[in-house]
Amino acid sequence: MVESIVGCKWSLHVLARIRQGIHRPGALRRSTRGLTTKVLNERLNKFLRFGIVERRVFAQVPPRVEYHFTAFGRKFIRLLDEIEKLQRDVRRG
Amino acid sequence: MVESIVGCKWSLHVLARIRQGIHRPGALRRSTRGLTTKVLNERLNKFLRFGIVERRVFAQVPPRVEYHFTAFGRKFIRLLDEIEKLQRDVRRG
DNA sequence: CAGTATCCAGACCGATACTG
DNA sequence: CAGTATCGGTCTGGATACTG
Repeated sequence: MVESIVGCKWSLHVLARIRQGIHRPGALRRSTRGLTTKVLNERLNKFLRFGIVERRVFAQVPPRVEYHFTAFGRKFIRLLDEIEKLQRDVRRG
Repeated sequence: MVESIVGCKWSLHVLARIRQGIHRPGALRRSTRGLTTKVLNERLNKFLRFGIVERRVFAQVPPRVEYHFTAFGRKFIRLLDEIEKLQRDVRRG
């Protein structure tokens, strides 16, 4: 599962954006240079399937959808943070 | 870095084998069905570059090389463990 | 605006042969 | 035994067009 999530170069970017409070697909796409709708949707679907994010649909026109972290998702990215921190410590010596 | 390590389907297998006490390239290759020397060496080099494992060379004929976790490597795989555990908990409900 | 379908270049990875 | 080089098929993901 980790492999499946992190195995795409865009996953971490998208997770970072969601964490920054960007929840809508359109905004996510615009905020990440080079990210296409296809890849974004692939990632979002994967995150959904693994229970990392949940999908909120608003009955509006035009349609409005938001993706938010689940409790699991928050714990998950926190662990990724720890790996990052660990690595920074190592590089410092 | 996480992406680069986990982004290959073999990485986690190789890390698991090393943890099981299999340290020599030949043994690693034989212990993991479908793993070729090329891919194994790519992974080992990446682990080396990121400081996850260290390379120990013995002055012998035939040549003997062993790969062992560094302190960082051990912490790293421990965090991967936690992600795995987290995921198991989620699946249970 | 959200999401899907298609097409295609390029990366990856497995098989194999080879060097030290 | 450890490690590198090469070649070729597969699969990913980027561009684009399209539907609801």
